[in-house]
Amino acid sequence: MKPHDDTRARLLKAAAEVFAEQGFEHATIRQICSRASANVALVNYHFGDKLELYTEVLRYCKKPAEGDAAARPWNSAADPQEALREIIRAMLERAFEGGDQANLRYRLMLHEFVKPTAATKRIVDVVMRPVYDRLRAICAAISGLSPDHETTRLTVHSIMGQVAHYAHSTPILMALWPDMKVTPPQREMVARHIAELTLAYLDRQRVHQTVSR
Amino acid sequence: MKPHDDTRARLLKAAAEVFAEQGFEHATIRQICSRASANVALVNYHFGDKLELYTEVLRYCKKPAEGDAAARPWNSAADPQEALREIIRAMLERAFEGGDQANLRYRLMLHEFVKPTAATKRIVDVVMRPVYDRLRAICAAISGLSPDHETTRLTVHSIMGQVAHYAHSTPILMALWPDMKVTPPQREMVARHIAELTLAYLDRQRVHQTVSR
DNA sequence: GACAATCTTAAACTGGCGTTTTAATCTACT
DNA sequence: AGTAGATTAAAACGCCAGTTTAAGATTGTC
Repeated sequence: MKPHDDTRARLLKAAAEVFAEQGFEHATIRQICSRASANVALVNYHFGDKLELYTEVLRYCKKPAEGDAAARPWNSAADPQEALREIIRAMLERAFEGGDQANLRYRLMLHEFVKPTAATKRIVDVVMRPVYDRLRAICAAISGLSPDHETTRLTVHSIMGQVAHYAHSTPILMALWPDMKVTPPQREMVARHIAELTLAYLDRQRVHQTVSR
Repeated sequence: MKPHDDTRARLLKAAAEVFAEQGFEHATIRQICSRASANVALVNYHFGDKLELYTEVLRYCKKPAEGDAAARPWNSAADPQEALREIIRAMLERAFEGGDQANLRYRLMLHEFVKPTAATKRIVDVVMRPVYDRLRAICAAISGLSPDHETTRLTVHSIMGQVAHYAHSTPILMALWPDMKVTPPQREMVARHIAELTLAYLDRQRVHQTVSR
């Protein structure tokens, strides 16, 4: 095994984890290198600088996206309501479960919501837009409106906003609501809530449409 | 005029603005002092350290809260639907319009959502809980559920999450949706959207309730 | 007007960050 | 085996943050 590739791979893996946990600017090169058991100078040797490491992590995390249920264009034959429930459940799962690369990529996105970096455009194109488009297709199928309709877009942004909020405001959430926990069953409950909230609106949208046309 | 009070007041005002714009950790003491035309050492002389300045800013911004429409306990005689629309509109207004102290306080809260500080508990108690409780009262009045009901709480968290999201994810929002602007009329539209989304759910809640009881 | 307490200032200190340098080590090829 | 090139390691650099220091200016009081 070439030591080059080995170190490079270890750095990428560590960087993906640390970036996902802390976000780009809060993550430190020393922290990444320490987790990769590598010298601080190596990220500059292998990647140039911190930002290039970050974009490389994006490429590194890109591959498993093909099998990514949340990003695959939606099969319009399926039940859209159930699809919406499922994708929201998957989004929340990803936001909390720190496992594989697809989840890490997802959490990079959540950090970008809050503090855009120089690689934001790339993140938007690579990870956010697929989810955004899929959500729009599903919501449009439920409401009967166009995926490009203002209401559809607003609804999708509301979904993403709620997921992001539950993902990184849990400390405040728990302060306001002591019974709130971040256990998997609670996540299920939150996912169901977001889905039903959205569905109530989309259903009403459909009704209004048939009435007014 | 005692120079002490003058400098102290200038520092507090500048600190409130900078903290509201950048958040606690992104704001720098040098930036605050420069805006207050004061020496860097003065914040330590007058307040001890950065965190104590921050908590003092919270106290400083507390007073105008009495006249704060968004935090005043809700008069149950009013139309709850209209009250919901109005409070959401006010929240979004505050998130963007950087004017008086009440708005600044509100924006401190939005930053805390994203990156909790050592003063988070204080922020929660002073600025978030009043809004939270008022929203719960209004939502409960619409749905017929208890303000303590899980569904009510989830709904309120969803509202706050959406407001927070629209407040600090505008760069990404605009990347995904080029027509999106942050003009006041667009804000109105977003506020109306969030309100109607919520109302659709709460109305359905009320229906389900009467059916199942 | 002098003195003590208060306030202000310029400058330095400390520490963490990203980055660079320089030298040592390892690998592959003749 | 020996050498060129690629890789690693240790240390230092420059920057900017929060904080501290020690001297200077200002104020109120007798």
